[in-house]
Formats: sequence, C-alpha cells, structure tokens
Amino acid sequence: MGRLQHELKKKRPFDSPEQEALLNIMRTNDRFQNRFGKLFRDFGLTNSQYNVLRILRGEGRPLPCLEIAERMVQVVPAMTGLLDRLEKQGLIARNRCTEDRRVVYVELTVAGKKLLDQLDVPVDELHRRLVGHLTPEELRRLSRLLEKARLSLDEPAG
Amino acid sequence: MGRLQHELKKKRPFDSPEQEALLNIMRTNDRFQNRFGKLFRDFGLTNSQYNVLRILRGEGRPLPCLEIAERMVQVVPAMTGLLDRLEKQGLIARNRCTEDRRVVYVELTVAGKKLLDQLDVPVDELHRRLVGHLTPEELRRLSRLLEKARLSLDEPAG
DNA sequence: TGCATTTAGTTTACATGTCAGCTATCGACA
DNA sequence: TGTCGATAGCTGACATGTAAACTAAATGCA
Repeated sequence: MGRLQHELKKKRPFDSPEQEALLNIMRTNDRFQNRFGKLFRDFGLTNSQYNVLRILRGEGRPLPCLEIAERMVQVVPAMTGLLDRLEKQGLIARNRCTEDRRVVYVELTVAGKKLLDQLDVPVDELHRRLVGHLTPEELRRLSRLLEKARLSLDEPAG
Repeated sequence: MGRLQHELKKKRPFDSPEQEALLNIMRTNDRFQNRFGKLFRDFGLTNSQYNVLRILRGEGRPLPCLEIAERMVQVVPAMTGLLDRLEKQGLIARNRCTEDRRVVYVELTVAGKKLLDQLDVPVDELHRRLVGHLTPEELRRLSRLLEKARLSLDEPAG
C-alpha cells in the first residue's frame, strides 16, 4: 500500500496513476502551503500578501493591478481587497496613472521592502527544510515533470 | 529561461532548485484546482464539498466530523460550515452518536451518492485531460518524488 | 463628433480556510 | 461521588478566492 493511500486512509488503491499523481500534487501543496502560512503569519502576512510583495520587489517598479493578478493565477476582484489590506499596513502604495486614468499603479514602500528583506533568510531556510532532502537532480526532475504536466493547460480544449 | 520562469514573467532565474520545485508545485496545483473547480461548479459543488462526499463514499459508513477533517488536511472549524451546506443540499445527513454524545456522525444520503456517481466519468476524463499526456512511468515517478518530498513533514522540527 | 466596444478596477454575494475561544461530554482518578 | 483534564464540535472574526454586475475611462470607427 502506497504512502499517499496510507496518509488518506484510503481502503482501495487509486483508480489510475493519473488520479494518484493529481492527489499527490494537491496533498503536497496543501501541506507545504500550511508551513509557509505559519511562517508568514509570524510576520503579520498571509501567503498571498507575501506573494504580492515578492512580485513587486522582483519587478523593481510599480505595476498595475492586473499585472500582479496575472502572475498570481488570481482573479482580479480578489486583488482589490488584498491590496487594500497591504496598503492599510503601509507595505504598498497605490497611484492612479495620469495618462490612463483607469490604471492604478502599485508600488512597494520602504517598509514593505524592509519586511520582505527580513523574510529572505527564513523563507530560504524553509525551502531547504521542506525539500532540501531531495537531491538537486531529483528537484530538477520534479520541476520538469510538473512543467510537462502543465502543458495540458495550453490546449484550447484543455 | 525555464517554462515556469517565463510563466511568472520572472526576470531573474530562481534562487535555488528548491525554490523552483516549490513554486512549480504551487503553480501546478493552482491551475489544476481551478479546472476541477469549474467542473464541480457545473454540478453545484465546490472542490471541498466533492472531497467530503468522496471520502464518505470511499469509507462506505458514517464518519465523525474529525475523521473527515483529518483526511482533508483541514481544520475543524471549517468542517462545520462545509457540512452545513452539504446538509442543506440534502447530500449528507448528520446523526449524533448515542454512546458518545459529543460525536456527530456524517453519512452520505442517496441523493449524495447519486450525484457523486454522476461525477465519476467527468472526473476521470478531467484526470486524463490534465495529466494523461504523461506516461504511466512518468506519473509514477512524479508521485514518488512528491511522496519523498512530503517525508520532511514527519520530522519533529519539520 | 458620437456611439459601441473594450479595458481596468471596484462592489457585492457567497464558500473556504485560519485562529482563538466556547460548550458539552466523556473518562480518570481522588 | 465529584472534580479535573481531554475530546468533539461550534461560534465569531478575519483573509482569501470565485462569479456576476457595475463604473469609469479609453479606443475604434462610422
């Protein structure tokens, strides 16, 4: 009996290798997200909030809401509230674009950058704690398999 | 430049193979969850609701709330509302245990079983559409790598 | 110019998750 | 018997996600 089957107390084996792989992806993600959530909570952030800050720092310049939403696989409406809370915490600032007044630019504040920088070491440590026991070769294989899995999303019918 | 890096419009390469693998897991999970969400929505269900029904059918007997929560990696408080909505839809029934009056048994109703059975074929089709382009060997390798990744969760410090 | 279409964001309604704290009940043990 | 600690579940507060409908602004094109 496989490890996942045991974890889920499943009585019967999986219907297919496809089902087993998908359940493994979801299970692994849930558990790992949980760990990151606990780390970020200590710094007053949620996973999504950290994600927004990280995107802004990576870009190094203000970004429109939609650009941020795209990189997070998230629907736009959710961004509004997310940004509201980050703004209230003083971690980001919003400025309406003068050329196209529909656009709202979001930028990292000094406080936001500072908080993010504080998180770099703990985040990296957590990365290693969670998957550092896999060899670099295994990590690369895992990444390649997941990227191949996502190819199905590009298909029109997909 | 890797596929994930391109998807995320990331300018710089990943800090580590650990980070890349973790982001790949999260990204893949998000996109796939989305697809399942759309399928279940057509049947008036959410991912979590389907998960509960599936667990109950797999077990074939009533289960206490906590047992269900455990298998879903979910915290108890969330279960209450989830079960409320499933009960309101007539898909499950709750009975308080007579021996231990703290325990509430949850069981699948006939309507719940029927709805679930209707979903079997579409769900299996979606499984194949999402990851059916990987060979059985690749799917097994992916599952084994994810299971190995989760081993870190068992460690006391983990 | 003038209107239809598109685009960027927001609002609203609802289902999830997370935590902290509460109630009811059970079991053990003095 | 009576009380204390553990267990099962619920409530309330808050942050996320999803969809649908809406506002405001820009664009295309007659």
